[in-house]
Amino acid sequence: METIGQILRNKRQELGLLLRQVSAYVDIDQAILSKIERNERKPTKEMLGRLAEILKLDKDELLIQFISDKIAYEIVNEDCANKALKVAERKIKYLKSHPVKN
Amino acid sequence: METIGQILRNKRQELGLLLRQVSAYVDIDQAILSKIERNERKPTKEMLGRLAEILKLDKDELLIQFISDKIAYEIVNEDCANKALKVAERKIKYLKSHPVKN
DNA sequence: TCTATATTTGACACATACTGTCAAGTTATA
DNA sequence: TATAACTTGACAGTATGTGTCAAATATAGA
Repeated sequence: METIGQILRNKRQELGLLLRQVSAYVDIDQAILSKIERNERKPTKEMLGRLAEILKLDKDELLIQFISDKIAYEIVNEDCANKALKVAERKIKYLKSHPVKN
Repeated sequence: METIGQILRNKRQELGLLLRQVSAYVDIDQAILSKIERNERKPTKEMLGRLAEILKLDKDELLIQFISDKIAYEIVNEDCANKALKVAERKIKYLKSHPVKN
């Protein structure tokens, strides 16, 4: 099971790219990219988009990995994690079918 | 579909309790409780436990509502919310069966 | 209405967490 | 051992969340 950091690092190395090169393309400090690849920092959505581009990864798939990572990390220590996920699923379905008026 | 705030408020009113009374028991400012009930602030786990006690709610069930609320709110705007939930579920299963060494 | 009580709101100071930048440190490779 | 690649930690700035409080508003009863 790969974390988002591992996905990014693996693909970067596969493509033979350096931190320096990728971070320049994404327009971030290479220290940040290094930390992202080791899951020490979280990328923003903008970063994810650019990373997907240069690393030839599917943007949507990467976003899914990102979000699921965040959720998993957030609640993995809860005994009720799985039940909570199920309820969250229902809530999201409900919310999407009952848009909030502003 | 009830939010955690609604659950708390409904039960409090059912029991005929005042914000003042419940907040005293939970040992928080009543302004905070008021905001929690309107989902303007999030309770801590300690608060949840005390709230469950005085409101005669199931502690675990309340925690599930709390966590699922947080997740749902976090990702409801993502197109890939459901897919991300599924992946998160797999990740959690994996993480739970492969404990990290410290 | 007037009054008391219940609730809501917003401002505040404080704490906590996250941001990008940078330089110095470490690791890896030739 | 020299060079390039990567990692680490400190830093200031910013954002976000916290509880406290008093004033504003809403609600209910006489």
